[in-house]
Amino acid sequence: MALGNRKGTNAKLRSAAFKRVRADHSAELAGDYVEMIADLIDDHGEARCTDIAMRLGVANATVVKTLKRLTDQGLVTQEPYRAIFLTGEGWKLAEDGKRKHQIVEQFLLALGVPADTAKIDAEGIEHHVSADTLKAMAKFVSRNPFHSR
Amino acid sequence: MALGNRKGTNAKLRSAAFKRVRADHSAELAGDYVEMIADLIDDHGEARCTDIAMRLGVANATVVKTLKRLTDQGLVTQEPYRAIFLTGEGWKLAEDGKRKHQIVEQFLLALGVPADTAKIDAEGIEHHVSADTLKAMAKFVSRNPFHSR
DNA sequence: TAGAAAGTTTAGCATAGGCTAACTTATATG
DNA sequence: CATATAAGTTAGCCTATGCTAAACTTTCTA
Ligand SMILES: [Mn+2]
Ligand SMILES: [Mn+2]
Ligand SMILES: [Mn+2]
Ligand SMILES: [Mn+2]
Repeated sequence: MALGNRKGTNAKLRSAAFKRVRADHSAELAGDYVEMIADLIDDHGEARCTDIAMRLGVANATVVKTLKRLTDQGLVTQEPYRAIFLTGEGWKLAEDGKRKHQIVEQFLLALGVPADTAKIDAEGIEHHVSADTLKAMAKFVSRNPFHSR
Repeated sequence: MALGNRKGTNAKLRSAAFKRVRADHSAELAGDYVEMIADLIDDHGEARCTDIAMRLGVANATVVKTLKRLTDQGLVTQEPYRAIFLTGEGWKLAEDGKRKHQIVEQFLLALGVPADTAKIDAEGIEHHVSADTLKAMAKFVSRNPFHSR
């Protein structure tokens, strides 16, 4: 019953894949927020709602609501009408996310994708890259120093 | 004002990236559904709610609700208590999606990612790959015939 | 330092995409 | 052919993510 077995295995793998995608998407917004907040703090000394809203391309109120969730999740701290800070956990998540994002974007560049496109595609792809794939991408980058065209 | 200009350009590119990700996610579920329905019809002669639900790892009622949206979007046709069919537009979307999915998965394999991981990661990545990136991936696959390990 | 401008928050709304439980219809089997 | 089982549907609930408009606070500036 090798064939039946393969079928069963495939079925499980298939639904596992979709479950992973849904889990990735659940984590995605939090990852993008903390990464952006970390960048804003590094670049400007502080992170404000308006900047986040502008960079994400969403309304201010949307950012406020999301930050409340992130605060509940222990990633962010804030006081009314003040700038936003990251907790220890928030910083860690931001660092991990930045590293992954970096590798994915460098990888796309090394593959020969135009710079603007690489930036855009990396923003979505980064959240679906497993440890194995990230390792393979990093290896490729180190073996293929970036050459334009 | 080259620097100011670069900043403005980056800001626009950044928010464009997030907007693209949100658009990709809006289109994602429809793409996965029609692809799966096409596969079911090819393999079993028909596509039923239960099969879709099982393969996606969601409840039956979720599938029913989603199919209603897809019907409204003109991708799917159905009659009560009967199997599901694709419209012309649905088939086209399914074909395009399958092709893209195929390339992404083959690409990950060619990169050296383990088969199960490639399958899983491809399910998410496929929706964030632009035409440029897809072309680069296809080229890489054709130049790097799959070698395990 | 008073008032205007800028930024933040709240309230209220909408849609997508999940779930369970209860009900209805179709199909398979004795 | 009658009924048990399988499949599909409906209702009602929930959370995440968006939006606009209005209210409130802080900050800048004349
Ligand atoms: Mn991202
Ligand atoms: Mn995604
Ligand atoms: Mn697919
Ligand atoms: Mn997919």
